[in-house]
Amino acid sequence: MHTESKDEMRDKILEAALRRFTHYGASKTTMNEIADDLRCSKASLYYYFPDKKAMHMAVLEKIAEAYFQEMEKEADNVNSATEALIRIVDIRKQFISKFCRLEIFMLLKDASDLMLQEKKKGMEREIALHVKIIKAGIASGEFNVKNPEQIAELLVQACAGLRFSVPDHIREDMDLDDEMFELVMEKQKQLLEVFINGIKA
Amino acid sequence: MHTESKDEMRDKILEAALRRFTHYGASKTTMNEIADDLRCSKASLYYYFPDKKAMHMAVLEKIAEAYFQEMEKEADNVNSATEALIRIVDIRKQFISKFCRLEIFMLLKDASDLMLQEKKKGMEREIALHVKIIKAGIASGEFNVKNPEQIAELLVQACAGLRFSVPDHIREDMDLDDEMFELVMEKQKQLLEVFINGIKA
DNA sequence: TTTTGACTTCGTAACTTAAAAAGTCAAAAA
DNA sequence: TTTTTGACTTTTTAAGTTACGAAGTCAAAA
Repeated sequence: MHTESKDEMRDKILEAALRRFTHYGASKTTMNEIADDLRCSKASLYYYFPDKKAMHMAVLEKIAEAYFQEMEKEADNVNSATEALIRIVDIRKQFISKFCRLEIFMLLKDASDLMLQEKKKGMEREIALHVKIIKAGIASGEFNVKNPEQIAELLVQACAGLRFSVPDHIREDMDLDDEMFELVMEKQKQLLEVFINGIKA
Repeated sequence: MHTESKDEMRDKILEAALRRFTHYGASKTTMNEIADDLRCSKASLYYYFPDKKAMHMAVLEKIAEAYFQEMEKEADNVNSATEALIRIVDIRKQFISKFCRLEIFMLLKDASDLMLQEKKKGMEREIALHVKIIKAGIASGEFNVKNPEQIAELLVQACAGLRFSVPDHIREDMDLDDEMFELVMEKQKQLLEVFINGIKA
């Protein structure tokens, strides 16, 4: 396989891996399959990534970057804080439904230290952008909140938690069927509505 | 072992099982250990319960009954709906900290059909009593809510979800350390505060 | 500098098995 | 007749093994 630059090849690999990962999950995807898709050897992959886990992380980071950037675009340009928070839930829904098979939700078993760290960073980034929106809401007189950081964290965690409490059982693979996924997102919206009401000025 | 009645013996067994279960967990407790505690034979236990699972369920039901009755007492006699909801969270905290080792939280693996069904019933009972409180709040003019059923379900599920989203990882055994447990309960209170605000008249 | 085939190492699923725990029952005791 | 029990069988599970597929390495080639 020929590419103009090292970065470009790296990106091609990430794309191929993403395709496989979203279809079959990372653990069911072999390095050989990715290599075959790219018509290159498996050894090549190891020229660009130290190991499979690093590659997996890179895929996740790429997705996460797009996810957060779209959210932050929303947070940076707030007309109505209420509207912004609602948009955030929609963006989240879009992304999760696209990339739920990526094994981001490896919260229980596995969960290397590094991944946990990255997950934490992600949460903090999501909270930070909620803080920004809430502060904008305070500034505009929409909200009345003493501690935006605490409230933002609470909102993010409460929404995330519905992922686990709404289904009546959690499958080993952590997957939700479509119907349950829709229900969870619906609940997130309902919660957000009450929550916004609860912090209104 | 001698007792006055069949029911009394059944209850003695339940007590012994509860002691073992809370200390070591149900799966680490053998029928022989329970029998030895009671100075009776294992076979006797099978005279009162068809199998270990049924016994486990009976223990859980006994605890749950006390749990719900205390909550329902609160729900049946509401002065301030707001206060009642806060009290509910406190009751929940008390019970969970006492009986968290009972393997009630077997949500992922295992999870027999019957247990899932009982869990669902429990959730519904908890929601029902929240509905009662919220309706009382509406009647007294504290709250302004169109669909108390939906709101009650949302509140219960959002609180329950924090159990999973606040810890940065979920251990296989589903246990929380004390510090994390306190944090989760604190978050439940925070959420409740915003939530109550969000449904105020 | 990048790629590769041939290689070694590692992880896991599939068996095996031995011990422990669940569960049964006919007979004894109350 | 109701309750209890020791001796029994069956089932579950933890531990150990193996074999295969996938991860990862490297010297040589492009």
